[in-house]
Amino acid sequence: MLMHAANSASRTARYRADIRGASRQLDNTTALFAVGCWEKTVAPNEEIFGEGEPAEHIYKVIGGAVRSYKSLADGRRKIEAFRLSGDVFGLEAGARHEYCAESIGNGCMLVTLRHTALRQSNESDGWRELWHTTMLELQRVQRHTLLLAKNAQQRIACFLLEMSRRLGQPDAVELVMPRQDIADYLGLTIETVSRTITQMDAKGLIELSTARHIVLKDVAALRRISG
Amino acid sequence: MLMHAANSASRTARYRADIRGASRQLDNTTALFAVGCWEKTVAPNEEIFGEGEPAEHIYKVIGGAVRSYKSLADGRRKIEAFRLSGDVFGLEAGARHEYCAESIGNGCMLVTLRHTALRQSNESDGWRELWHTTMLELQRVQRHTLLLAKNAQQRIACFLLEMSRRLGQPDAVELVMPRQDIADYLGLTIETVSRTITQMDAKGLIELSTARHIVLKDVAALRRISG
DNA sequence: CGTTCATTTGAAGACACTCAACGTCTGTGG
DNA sequence: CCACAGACGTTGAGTGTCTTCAAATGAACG
Repeated sequence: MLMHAANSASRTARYRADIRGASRQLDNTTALFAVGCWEKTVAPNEEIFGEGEPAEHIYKVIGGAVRSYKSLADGRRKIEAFRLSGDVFGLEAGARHEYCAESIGNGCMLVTLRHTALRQSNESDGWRELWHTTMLELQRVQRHTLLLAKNAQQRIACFLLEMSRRLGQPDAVELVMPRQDIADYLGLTIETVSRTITQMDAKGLIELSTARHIVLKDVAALRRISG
Repeated sequence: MLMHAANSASRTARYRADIRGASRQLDNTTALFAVGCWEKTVAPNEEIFGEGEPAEHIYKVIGGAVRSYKSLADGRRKIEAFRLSGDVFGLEAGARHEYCAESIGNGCMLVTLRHTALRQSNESDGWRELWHTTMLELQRVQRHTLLLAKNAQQRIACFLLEMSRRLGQPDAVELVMPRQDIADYLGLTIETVSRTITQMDAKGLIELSTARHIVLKDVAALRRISG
């Protein structure tokens, strides 16, 4: 079907990313990124790594957002996760990335750490933290699987509440991603996403000041709907 | 809607399981279950642990099968996984089980290990193995999420191929679970599961010698369909 | 302004669901 | 031996939600 412009564009732009500092000490909550990190600014819709590429680094988002997705056989795209500020991604069981990662809008900034830095570690604390990070990721994917058992309205409500929570805005959401990304994340079509959001606006649950800026006017009702 | 008979039955039968041996050395591929294990026989449709219960043990299936599920707000049930011989389950990020676990048919046997045995460990190898186990589980859930993006026929095809592979039978499947379990696992209704299987039989892709014993007559076509 | 991309809206159709009935198998008890 | 109950599975008809295809509108930018 339709190829995503962002995808093909990023192929040509890969790894033009500007590496700004080496071994720079950063203020991180996790010990994982305490030392030996690189900071990196990524252009909009640039591929960070591709599906099937060797998994050599893990990343932490410190600005902007990243989408992690897989291209399906029928040409559709399944977005597995949106990575926002503070999120860590890129860790794999095998030697290669199962999913592709791309920056979304402007101002995407990452901290990069080589995988080998982890594997060489002999400390049980490091592995334990790694395990816990992975368990939380597992929980997230499980919750996302539950979301896919719901109907369109419930999925959108869940999505808005999730974004509101993760962005730290109690009753507003500044969406960094286009409707197509939301659709591919929620397993819906772009038309259904648009229609459902419009309906929620009509019902007074939300208000669209712009297409990307949504005010949550009735969080309690959204929670009720979200199932 | 309709409550699952298995569910209510198991509530009364909880932990009547017969504990057959303490600290018994078992032939396991993973170091996790090397020492300090208990072997346990579980009656059909018996609850092994419930949603929200304290997560005190991890389990390894050594016979029969287990379903791991969550009851949804609207009364439906989402089966997260079928655990077959060799599978490990029950590990949690938090202190409580996110999903419930129940034996499926006759002959369900488990090996039980206390969580504390893991947490006390100071060896990085143990944590590393735990991490790897969790990463593989994450991969499985991610694949299951992709499955939910497909249509009914593709889901059934995937399911049959998955079971064939996991049961080690190249071109036949002995289903241990009822249609309702398959439906709740694939996010379909029992009617759709039944109809789709019937259609596949009519097309010559499979053959139903009994409802539970399915011969895969055209694995290549099933793979093609499965997307 | 004209171009391009993102979003919205409309109309028609497909796929899976709902509701309902029927069939099959197994064990139980008269 | 047969009748019955109960769990499981199949089949049919009608409906609804979401998709598909198509076009219009809106926003951003030279």
